Amino acid sequence: MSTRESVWLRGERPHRDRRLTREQIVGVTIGILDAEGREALSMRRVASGLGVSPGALYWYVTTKDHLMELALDAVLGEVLEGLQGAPGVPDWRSALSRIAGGSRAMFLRHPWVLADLATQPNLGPNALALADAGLEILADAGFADEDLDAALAAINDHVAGAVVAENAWRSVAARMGADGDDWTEQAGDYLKEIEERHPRLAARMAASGKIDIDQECARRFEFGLACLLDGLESRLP
Amino acid sequence: MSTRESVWLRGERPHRDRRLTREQIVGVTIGILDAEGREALSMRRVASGLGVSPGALYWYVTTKDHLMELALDAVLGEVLEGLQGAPGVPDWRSALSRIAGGSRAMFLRHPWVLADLATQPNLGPNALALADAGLEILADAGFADEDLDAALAAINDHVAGAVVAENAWRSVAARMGADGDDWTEQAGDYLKEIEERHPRLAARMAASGKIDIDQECARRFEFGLACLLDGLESRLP
DNA sequence: ACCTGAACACCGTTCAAGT
DNA sequence: ACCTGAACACCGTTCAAGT
Repeated sequence: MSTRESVWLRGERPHRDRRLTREQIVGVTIGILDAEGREALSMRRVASGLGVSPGALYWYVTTKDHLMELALDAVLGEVLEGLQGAPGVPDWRSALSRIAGGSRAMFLRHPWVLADLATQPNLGPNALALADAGLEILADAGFADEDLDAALAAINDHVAGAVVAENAWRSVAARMGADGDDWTEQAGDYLKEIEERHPRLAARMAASGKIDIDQECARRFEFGLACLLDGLESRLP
Repeated sequence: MSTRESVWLRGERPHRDRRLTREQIVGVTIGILDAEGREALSMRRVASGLGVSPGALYWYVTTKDHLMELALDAVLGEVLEGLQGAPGVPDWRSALSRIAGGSRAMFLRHPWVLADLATQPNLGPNALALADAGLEILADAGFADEDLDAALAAINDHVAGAVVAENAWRSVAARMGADGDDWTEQAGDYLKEIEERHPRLAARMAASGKIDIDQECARRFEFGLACLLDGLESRLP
């Protein structure tokens, strides 16, 4: 209970006649998370997806939290894979942009990851490899010591934060679109109130209603990233 | 189920002989979340904290999610309060820094808020007021239209991201410190592996072990924020 | 070694029935 | 109008017992 140790500190067990693999289990876990979201995930659901009784999972995985850690690291692996085949890149700015872009795409594919990252620290092998890749680029660029950590952290923060905002925007927009009149009727009063109290904010909200979300989110992401990279560049020793 | 509407679209009910208030309920909710974390929060726990049966809560609040929305907006209000009494500030950079710093402090007081923000969009009155305050500063500084949104988003992202990273660091450090030998024994093999595969990363981890976390996290936060503000400033029309 | 089935101690939410 | 008590349909996790 109090000592919540990580999956990565325990090896996988020896085996003889297993029907299941951790890989399989993690696979259907990710499938459920992607398709139905975090709330829909339960051990019982995973088990039934594998045609097995709930208790069986505990032979492969000590806890639901551990399973989540495994799922999280698996999707971080996707970012690394995307980096593998890609051609070399001239400068550190575009090298970092590529990692950031790949991470953003992954977060958009697996929205549940973000809440997970906010909940528990993440020390899986893919997470470490990804961090190391970022450090390499920044170290080659000339950053060292604490500035190295701070620079990488700043970029990671922006990526995660931008996707959180994007998802929030999307879900609100979906809600407005889906049940149309029904929604605006209920929300009408509240929107009126916003207009009175915060005309500036209301104007921005109204403006963003007429915009292509995909495009604007991508633009915002690049905008913030460029600001950050500019600031970093001017701090190079 | 599918249509998850927000608390803010429904008013509070009329009343006659209530024993409870939303305020009280939200109060003990925040208390539990602060003291024992998100997992420990249950309707039954809140009810018993108020000396009332679980079902009674549903007279005041339609759902646990709604209660969380209320709690979230309540703590966002703390940031606004912190802004009220403060003296005027010369430039837009320090005005924004003050909001960012206040938000960071709030996130550190209530770590559960971060996972919540990542999960559901947040349209409470305090959230809106806070956003408007940020917009005002940036608009006065000279930003407009989409750049205005993007600039505010970039700053918010940094604040949230930085605190997530800080919490992660803290929890790992606490784990290492608490059960000392027990932990390092288990983690030893894994750390060895990291050293082999990612020497650069291992070096950074080792270095950060000797550092004062509070101080370094504050430094990192300011570093990223300064980068961002520099980048923004150079993009002023 | 691996899996089933049943159980334990919890959940959120509903709803009759009381006051 | 407000609250209780009991119930429903779920959880995660454990563990004897089977193979």
